[in-house]
Amino acid sequence: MRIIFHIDVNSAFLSWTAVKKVLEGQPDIRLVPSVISGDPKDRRSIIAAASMPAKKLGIKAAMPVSMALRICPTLVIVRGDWEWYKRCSEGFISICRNYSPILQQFSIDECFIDMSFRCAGHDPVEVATRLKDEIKSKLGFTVNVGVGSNKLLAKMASDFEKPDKVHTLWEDEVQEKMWPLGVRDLLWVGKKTEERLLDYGIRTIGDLATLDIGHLTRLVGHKFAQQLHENANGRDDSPVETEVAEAKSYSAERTFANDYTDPKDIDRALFNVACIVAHRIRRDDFRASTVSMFIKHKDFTVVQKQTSLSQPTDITAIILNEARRMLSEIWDGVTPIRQVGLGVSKLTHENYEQMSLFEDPKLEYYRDWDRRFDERQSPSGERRNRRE
DNA sequence: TCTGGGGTCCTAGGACCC
DNA sequence: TCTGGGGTCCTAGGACCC
Repeated sequence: MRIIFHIDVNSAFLSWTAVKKVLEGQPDIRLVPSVISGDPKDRRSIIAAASMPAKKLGIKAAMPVSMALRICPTLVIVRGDWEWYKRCSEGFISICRNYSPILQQFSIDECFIDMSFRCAGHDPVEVATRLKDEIKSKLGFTVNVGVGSNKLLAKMASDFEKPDKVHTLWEDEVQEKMWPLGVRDLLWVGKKTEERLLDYGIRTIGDLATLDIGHLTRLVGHKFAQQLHENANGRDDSPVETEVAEAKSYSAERTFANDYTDPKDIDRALFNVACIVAHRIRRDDFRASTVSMFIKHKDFTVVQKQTSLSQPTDITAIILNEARRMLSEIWDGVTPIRQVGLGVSKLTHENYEQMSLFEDPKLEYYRDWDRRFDERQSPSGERRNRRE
């Protein structure tokens, strides 16, 4: 039998900011109602993480800051610090890796480790408790560790009572610990799926687990039905993936402080996101064959458009021009726009160019422009050229 | 209360080819 | 003149995750 741990940092961004502030001699924001958000002055920013006292007041992640302030006018709002978070993440990941090299980072604040061999002859709960305590004493923040015989069960277990806890969810505990939970608590069941299931009287994970698969297929489609049915029964044979998968797409988006109608403003935003996305693919040595863009209206409806290029590119101007062309096809130039986004996909590392492109005199100019942009963006990019 | 930003995967329909 | 079925690629849209 496999033994999998899922390690989940409690209120990660908030804990990590708190650690930094405590190191700097400032009060511990974990002890008061506090949240991490984007730009606190931006009335459209939302909450990325909330402290336990804030959660007790009903404030939670993804809630607009303006709403949280109405609940708690004295709420402490701190802007996130991405560079610091990356360091905290590396710190806890490296401790976990000491427990098992078979590690899959699931997000910045979560990972799975396969402990099947390392736990042989030991009590998994004791080992998990040691891991949790080591992270707390060395790094100053708490985690939950879920222990189970597969990734799904470990992840479900880490979501039980928080913070600073170890929970098990073995296959023979599924009926007792998992089946009474609401369907929404099952991984991959979001708001829409929950609504659909509730419409048919499927309330708990146990209901899902014992449901006729044909019935479930009619509700959510074949593939999803299979997965939900397996997971609701606690089954999951997916391995702990140690390889970091290559990105399949890159995107960037901008939400305006006020809904915009001025084409110049929209174009400036499109230009900005195009620069960011193109820079990222060049940094990672990709070229993209598909460019997509979208606009979001005030009522949150999204219109999106995508197009295939005749050959892959990493040139900002080419990507931007495709996006501009698509924008003109989906926007009348008048309707207010809340958000604009641009993405690239169908990525390749291949680097061949057809003669016709070489003949384009603008191309060298575009490349040169991109090169200068990249130099300004990432000082670390200089390292690659230091021998020159 | 009024909703960020960055990803992955799936489905469905149409075009086109054989 | 009107008809088949399979395969692949593309696009749009929707769901989920953190």
